[in-house]
Amino acid sequence: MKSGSVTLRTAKNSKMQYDQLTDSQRKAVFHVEGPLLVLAGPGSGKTRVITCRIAALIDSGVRPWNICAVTFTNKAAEEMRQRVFALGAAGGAHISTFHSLCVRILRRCADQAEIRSNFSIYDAADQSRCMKQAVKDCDLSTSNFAPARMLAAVSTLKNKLIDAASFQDQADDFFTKTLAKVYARYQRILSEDNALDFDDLLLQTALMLSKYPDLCAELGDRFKFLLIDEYQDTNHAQYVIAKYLVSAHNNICATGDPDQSIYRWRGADIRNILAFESDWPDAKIVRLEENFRSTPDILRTADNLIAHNLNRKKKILIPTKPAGGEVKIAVCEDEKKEAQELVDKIGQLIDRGAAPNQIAIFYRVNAMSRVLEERFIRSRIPYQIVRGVEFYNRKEIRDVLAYMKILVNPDDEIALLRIINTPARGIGKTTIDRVRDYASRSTVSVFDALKRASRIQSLSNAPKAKIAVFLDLIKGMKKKANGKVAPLIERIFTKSGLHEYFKALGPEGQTALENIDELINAAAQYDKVAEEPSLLDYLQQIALFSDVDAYDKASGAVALMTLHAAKGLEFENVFIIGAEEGLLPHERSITEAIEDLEEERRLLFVGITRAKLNLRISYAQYRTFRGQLLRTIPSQFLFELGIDFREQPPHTASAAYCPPEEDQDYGEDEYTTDDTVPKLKKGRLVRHPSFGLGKVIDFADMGDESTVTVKFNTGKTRTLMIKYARLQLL
DNA sequence: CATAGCCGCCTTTTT
DNA sequence: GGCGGCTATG
Repeated sequence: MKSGSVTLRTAKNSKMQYDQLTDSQRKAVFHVEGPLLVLAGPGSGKTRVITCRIAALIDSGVRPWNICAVTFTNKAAEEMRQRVFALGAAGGAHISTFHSLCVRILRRCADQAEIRSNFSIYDAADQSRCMKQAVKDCDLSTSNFAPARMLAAVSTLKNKLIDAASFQDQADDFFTKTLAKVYARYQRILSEDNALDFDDLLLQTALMLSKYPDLCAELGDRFKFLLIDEYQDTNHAQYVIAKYLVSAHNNICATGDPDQSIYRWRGADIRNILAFESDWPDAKIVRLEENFRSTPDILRTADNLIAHNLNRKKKILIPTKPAGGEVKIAVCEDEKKEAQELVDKIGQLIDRGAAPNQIAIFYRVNAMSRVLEERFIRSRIPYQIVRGVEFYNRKEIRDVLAYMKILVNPDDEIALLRIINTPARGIGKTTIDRVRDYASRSTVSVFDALKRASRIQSLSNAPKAKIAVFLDLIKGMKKKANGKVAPLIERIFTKSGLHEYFKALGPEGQTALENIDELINAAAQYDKVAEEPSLLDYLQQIALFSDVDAYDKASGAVALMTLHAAKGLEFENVFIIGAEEGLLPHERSITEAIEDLEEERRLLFVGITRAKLNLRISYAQYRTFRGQLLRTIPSQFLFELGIDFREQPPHTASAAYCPPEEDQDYGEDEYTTDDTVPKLKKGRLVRHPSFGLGKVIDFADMGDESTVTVKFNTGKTRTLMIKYARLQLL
């Protein structure tokens, strides 16, 4: 293969794509040998460059099998897969998130190392339980050593590839020495549970690659080309992994934009991208500075803002779009008015023909979505909240998943303790404490201790019998735990008694039942798509799935999300709310380190540059914070945009403060109640609290038992009992 | 052993 | 304002 030239052999549509590339994009796509850095501003067609590059590599004869592309979110990976496929390039290239790649690597080489391949992946909630335990085990108070703080510290260390032992060696003052102890204890708990946390996935992978040169060579042979998207957000561990992966051939292609680095707080090291040239001395750098997304006004605003960052390489954004649209700063009285104005504005936009999925609202913290949602519910506007913790954090989902985890990894103590008495089966706290006590004294896992329950003297006969029943239950589930996942979930749900339990709750349990259905549906999808569906693989994938991945452009709804989640997306109309000191920049970022403030500025920069045509940034003069109404101060960033927003009415700083009027009474919610089951005609528009907007396609009149079939905007169709469904008529 | 109710605390952001 | 943990009660 010659550098700089690629023979196009296949795929007419990919040829067409190539023809549309600009000169600099072309350079990035067709540079073949050696390290390549694509420094790209927002809206420069970066994703397109990567996908075209993958296609070009394949066109030039590289086997897809030998290509590995890592992205930031599963959603981005999925999108890239589809795009590459659409270009006519055959599947087979490995496209995933960094973390997924690490799971694959760890699972494959686990047996030769300290890790067993059936490890659990502990999420944030699991982690904090472990950390609490660790702090307690070290005889420390959880108020002086807040688990959250300890976790953050440990995470930082792991991202720098400092393990517990080496940190212990270098700890010198009281705090670091204590932290070292807690870190070691925390790690011990994880390893006893045969579990890894998110950071471990990276740390362990890096460790393996350094320990086993053979593994390194094997992977270098498999992945002859490595592409990393959003390189500015990689942390040290990821950098080291990348270095190992390409050590044999140096075929690394990284793309990124230092101005869009917004993950410093979780270890992202901007030096990675700044030092690319010195890390790979023969690196070729391609800059993409043309912006195909936004109007000149929007770009100027973004430019003005980001120019205030001192730690930065200057870069220009060259607009290619004609002038148009509007950039505005709006003042509102309080967060409720802000939300109402927003909903009104969006309603007008839609009336004038704007597509709802071309409208997005960004905010700094997830909590801010609440007020918005209240207003959206009362409007006729379809919306979707892309939130940090939704589906997989629900109780019922976590319960079912915990059963599944136990089947795969019985040592997973968090999962075990979650389900041992869920639903209630008479194994109470005292019993559990006694078993745990036995387990730690005889250094076996809690699950093994349960198996030996008959030998535990502190237990009387009744609990022993109940434990035996529980063990039988798990044993029974294990029998058919191979192959497809969806049927397994169904079986577990019934056998565990959870189904019965939620059914007995009546209307209360209805949503839980629906959520489980949803889980089964999703698992069925997995069964279809996965090469080799297995419970282990499913669980490990699920653990890495986040809700940003759930954002669905095609749903035709207005998108509500955090500024972080907005990365990589674009919309005709963007609304950014809560531009206030303490919120944006967030109070936690106002530290001695100027880097923290600059990251907040970049965050707003990312938000602004998502807009293609119209941008409206708003702030409220009063905002409710932890239940209290507080006066706010406009964000310092607002003064950096080059817009004279002070002149806009009706802001009068001297006006005496009158508390905003109480919430207008919108009347009782129009939810149907048990005694008034309405007759729903076909074609009627309804809204469901969790499924959103939909149209009635069928109605079965059975009086109190009437059901209705609704086709929702999400594309799903469901049949619901009217008396439970809490449908709102529109 | 299960449940209800109360108290106290709060790192936003995510893989 | 909300969740988790603790306590009192049945």
